[in-house]
Amino acid sequence: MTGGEQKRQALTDFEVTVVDFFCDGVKVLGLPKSIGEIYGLLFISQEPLALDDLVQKLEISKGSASQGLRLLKNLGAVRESSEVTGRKSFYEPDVELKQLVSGFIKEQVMPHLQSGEQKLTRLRTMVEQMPGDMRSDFYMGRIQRLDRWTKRARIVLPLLQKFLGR
Amino acid sequence: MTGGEQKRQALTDFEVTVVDFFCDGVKVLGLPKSIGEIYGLLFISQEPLALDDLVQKLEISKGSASQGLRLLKNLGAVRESSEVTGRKSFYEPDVELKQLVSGFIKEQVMPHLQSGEQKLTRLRTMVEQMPGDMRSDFYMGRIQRLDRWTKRARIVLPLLQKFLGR
DNA sequence: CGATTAGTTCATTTTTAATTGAACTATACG
DNA sequence: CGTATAGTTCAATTAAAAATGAACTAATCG
Repeated sequence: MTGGEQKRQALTDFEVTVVDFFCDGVKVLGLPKSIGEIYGLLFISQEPLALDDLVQKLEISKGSASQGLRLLKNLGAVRESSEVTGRKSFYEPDVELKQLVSGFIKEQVMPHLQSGEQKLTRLRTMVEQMPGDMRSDFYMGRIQRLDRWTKRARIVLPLLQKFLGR
Repeated sequence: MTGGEQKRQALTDFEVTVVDFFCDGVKVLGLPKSIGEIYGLLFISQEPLALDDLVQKLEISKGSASQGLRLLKNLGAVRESSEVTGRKSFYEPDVELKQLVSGFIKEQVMPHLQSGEQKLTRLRTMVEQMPGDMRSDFYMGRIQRLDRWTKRARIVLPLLQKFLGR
C-alpha cells in the first residue's frame, strides 16, 4: 500500500536512435533484436538500470528482458553493477570493444568451430573407409581444404582479439 | 518425345554429411540453410552442376535453387562454368577461403558498416543540437566510442582479408 | 512466518524469414 | 516461327525464431 510511483519515462529521440543503431548492429551478428535494444539502452544510460527499467522503457516483457540479460551476461557484454541496493540488481554494459568481440568469439563462434571439427573428423573417417573404387583423391583434397580453413580460423580469431586490444 | 532419362540420383551418406557441414557453417554467418546446401553440394561434386541437378539432388524448389545461386554468385562463392554446353548453365564453387571471406565482407558486412556510419553522423548532430543542460560529455563520449569501433572495423577487415591470402 | 518484490522458466502466440509453386521471360533448336 | 528447355520472379504458404505472459522459485523485509 505504498507508492513507488514509477512513472514510466519514455525514451528520448536520441535514445531511440542509439537503440536502433544497436539493433542493426546485432542483426549482423545473428542475434535477436531485443539483445540490441537492451544493450543499446544500457550503453546510453548514465547509470545502471534494473530489469524493470528495461521492461518499461523498451516496452518488452519481463521474460524477454530476463532472457536477453542472461545472454548478454554470458557474452560478457553486461554485468551486474557492484552497488548493492537491497534485493534489486542493476545492470551496466561493458563498453570495451576487445571484451565484446572476445566474448562473442568465445561464446558464439568457438562452439561452432569445434562442432565443425568433429564433423570433419567423421568425414575423414568416411573417406578412408570408402571402397577402393570410390575413395578418390578429390574427396581427400576437399576434406584437407576444409581442414585448412578451420586451422586458419583458429589462428585468425586470437590475432583479431589481440589486435583489438589496442 | 525423347528420353533424357534423368534418373534422380540421391545423395550418398558422405555427400549428405558434407552438405550438413556447410548448413551449419552458413548458419553462423546468418545465411539461410539452402545456401549451405547448394554450396556444399557444389563443393563436393567433381564436376559443375546444373540448376536442375540441385533441384533433384537436394529436393528443393526451382525457385530456391535460382535464388540461392544468385546470392552465391553475388557473394562470389559460385560461378558459371566456362564450358558452354548449349542453353544450360553449369555452376561451380570458388573454394579459396580468401575469396569467400572477401566476398562475404564486401557484400554482407560493409553495407551494414556504412549504414552504421551514417547513423553515427546523425547521432553526433543530435547531441550537438541538444540544449545546453542536456548536452553532456557522457553522450559525446559514447558517440566517440562508437566512432572508434567503426574505425577499428575499417582497419581490421582489410587486414583479415590480407592475412587469409596466404 | 507471510507478504512483497525480483527474477526465471517454458508452453503458447506472434513475428519474421525462408521456401514453394505457378506464371512469367528468355533462349535455343528444329 | 513454334515448341521445348532454362531460368526468374513474386505472392502465398510454411517453417523457424523470438516474444509474450502466466506460473513458478528465490530472496528480502516487516
